[in-house]
Amino acid sequence: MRGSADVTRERILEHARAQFGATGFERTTIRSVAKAAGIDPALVMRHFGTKEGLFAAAIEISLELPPPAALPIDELAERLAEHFVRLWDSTPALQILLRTAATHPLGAERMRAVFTDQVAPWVARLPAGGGETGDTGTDDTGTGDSGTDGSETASVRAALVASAVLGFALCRYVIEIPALAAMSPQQAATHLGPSIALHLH
Amino acid sequence: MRGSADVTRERILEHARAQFGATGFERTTIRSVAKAAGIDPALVMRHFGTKEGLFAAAIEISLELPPPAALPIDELAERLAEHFVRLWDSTPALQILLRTAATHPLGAERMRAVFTDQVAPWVARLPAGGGETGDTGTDDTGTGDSGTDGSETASVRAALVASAVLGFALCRYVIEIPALAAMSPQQAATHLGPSIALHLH
DNA sequence: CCCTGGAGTCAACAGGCGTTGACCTATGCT
DNA sequence: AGCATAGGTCAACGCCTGTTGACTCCAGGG
Repeated sequence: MRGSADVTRERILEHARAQFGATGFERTTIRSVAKAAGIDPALVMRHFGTKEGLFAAAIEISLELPPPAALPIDELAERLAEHFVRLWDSTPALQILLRTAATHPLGAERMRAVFTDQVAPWVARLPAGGGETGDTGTDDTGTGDSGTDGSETASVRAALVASAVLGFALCRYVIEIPALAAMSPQQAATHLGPSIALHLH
Repeated sequence: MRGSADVTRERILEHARAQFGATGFERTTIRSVAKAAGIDPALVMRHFGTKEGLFAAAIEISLELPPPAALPIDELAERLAEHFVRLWDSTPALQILLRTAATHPLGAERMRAVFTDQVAPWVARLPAGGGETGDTGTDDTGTGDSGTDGSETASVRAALVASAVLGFALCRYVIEIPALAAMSPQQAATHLGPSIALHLH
């Protein structure tokens, strides 16, 4: 029984992810997670210190974005859509993140982090469609230039891609609008693809 | 002091909306709303019966969609985008709805209701871009036909429009991705427009 | 064989929550 | 003037929460 701590820790995390994802931060209680894992609530505290610690551990996540291949943009977008749908169907942590980003400051912050660390750089590495000057740095505020369409700052394009993906996920997995929730993964990807492509152009 | 109940009721609702919108359902307490309104918690119960009653009253909402004018679709989408941005900037109830749709069953249900009662019929009334047969009835499940692009069921197109709008709102108002949150209303509408147009075509 | 220390339990705490029912107060009708 | 009543307060209830510290148990090294 000496090295069993890690096993228990992992089992706690597993149930915590399930509950955070299903009901959000507030409605998930240390006690309910402990009961689901078949242990004492105090043990959860021993492992993660605090409820927020457990939460933080539960939403460690990687989007595993494929390296931006040299494909036509439409095809690239379709691949990306397939990737996201597959990931979303198989990764509870993503639903946790989406649910808690809406209500808990920590969730929103983590979601921003995933965006700035993973999505934004990926889009920035892409050849700009319009004819952008390529400034992708720590430029946060909208830089005055409000082109009617087409060429945009990389960070803006990245944010729009994120909004397309998150909006789709929100409607399909969280709000569960019937028309979207009932789709097969392939259908879903087919419908999400063009939305992504629009903002990569 | 005889007819002051309505005034008080309205003040309660005002503060309730602010708090639900800022922190979601769980973190908003009857006590904190009462304190903000300068009254006793018990009075809130007298007016709304229960916390869920207060919540339900706080998210009565109308999108006030303009009648679908006979405009080119791109222009129509742009108008719609402006309308949504303006509405979102001025209506706390919308933020409440978005925040709570992610965590509370009642919120999700209400969001679905707003969608089916207001967005879906509006889109259905539009002339289909592709060459649709015009079945706009209570057809919920994806009806097998998975065209690669273009012509789609009205309910699917409506759902995609909703996902575009909600995704944008989520990133701009809730997660507050800097590139989107910093935009002026006009800029925001300019960027949201094409996403809507894509799904109306 | 004892004894150290990690793994886990137990009971309790302090505080916040939604909700309730008894109570007060002042207004407007008769 | 007197009373019914709407509008509002007060103190308390039972419950659930995150968190804590003392306690038990047992594997393994000396």
